[in-house]
Amino acid sequence: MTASQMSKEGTRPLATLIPLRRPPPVTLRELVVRAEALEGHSVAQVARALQMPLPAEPARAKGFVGTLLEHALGADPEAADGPDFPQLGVELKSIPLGSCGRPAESTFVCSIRMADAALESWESSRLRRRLARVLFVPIEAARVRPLAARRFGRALLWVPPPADEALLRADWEDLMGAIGAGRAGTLTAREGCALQVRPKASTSSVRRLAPGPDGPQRSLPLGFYLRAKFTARVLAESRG
DNA sequence: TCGTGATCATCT
DNA sequence: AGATGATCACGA
Repeated sequence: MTASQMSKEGTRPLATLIPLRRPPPVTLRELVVRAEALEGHSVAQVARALQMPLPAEPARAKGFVGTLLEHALGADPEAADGPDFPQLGVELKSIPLGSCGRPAESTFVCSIRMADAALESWESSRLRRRLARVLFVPIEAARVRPLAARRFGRALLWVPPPADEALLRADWEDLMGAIGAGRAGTLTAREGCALQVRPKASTSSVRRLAPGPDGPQRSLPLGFYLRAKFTARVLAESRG
């Protein structure tokens, strides 16, 4: 903020207002009740209640719904490496639905720390901890309706059942094993059943240090994503 | 600059 | 349509 803006009252731009944020939920039940209360409400309604300006262009709105949900549900803004709700051990994920009501996109889980690939175990992995408890909040008709008009669906708290954890573990061990062995450059998004590995960077020219076939090299940063087919099954099973 | 929030743009 | 690789915004 400039000195001239500081000198007068009432001249602070709207964009500098701190958006409202709910206090953190104390219990799991409280969090789920809050999330379920969003059902049927539009992005515009929730954004207005939180005094969050809507992004103008769709391409500039990536991540907006996720941030909106964080504020609406009282996620910890300091949660960097940990879950969104540290006290409850819950990760928050918005799920964009297509016109058929099924997930239209993969879901980002976490970036991949290339240097640690050969050292990390499933039990201690960031991915496993992230997915230990997930609150999925569907958003209807993403990419079909304007951002403001999209409505939230019924939230679902998901704890991976043993069968799903086994799937995730098998994928994780395959994919991380390949990366740890220096084969990250040969991985594509086609590998993995429930998980997939995809680029995670500002542009495709970004390079980070990673293990390679002949020692450390610079390579495109990667992240783990849940396949849309996997989250579709998870959501479908919750209805049944 | 990096990690988290994801969705976009394009190809099949 | 669905999946893949690329991209945009923001906070610490």
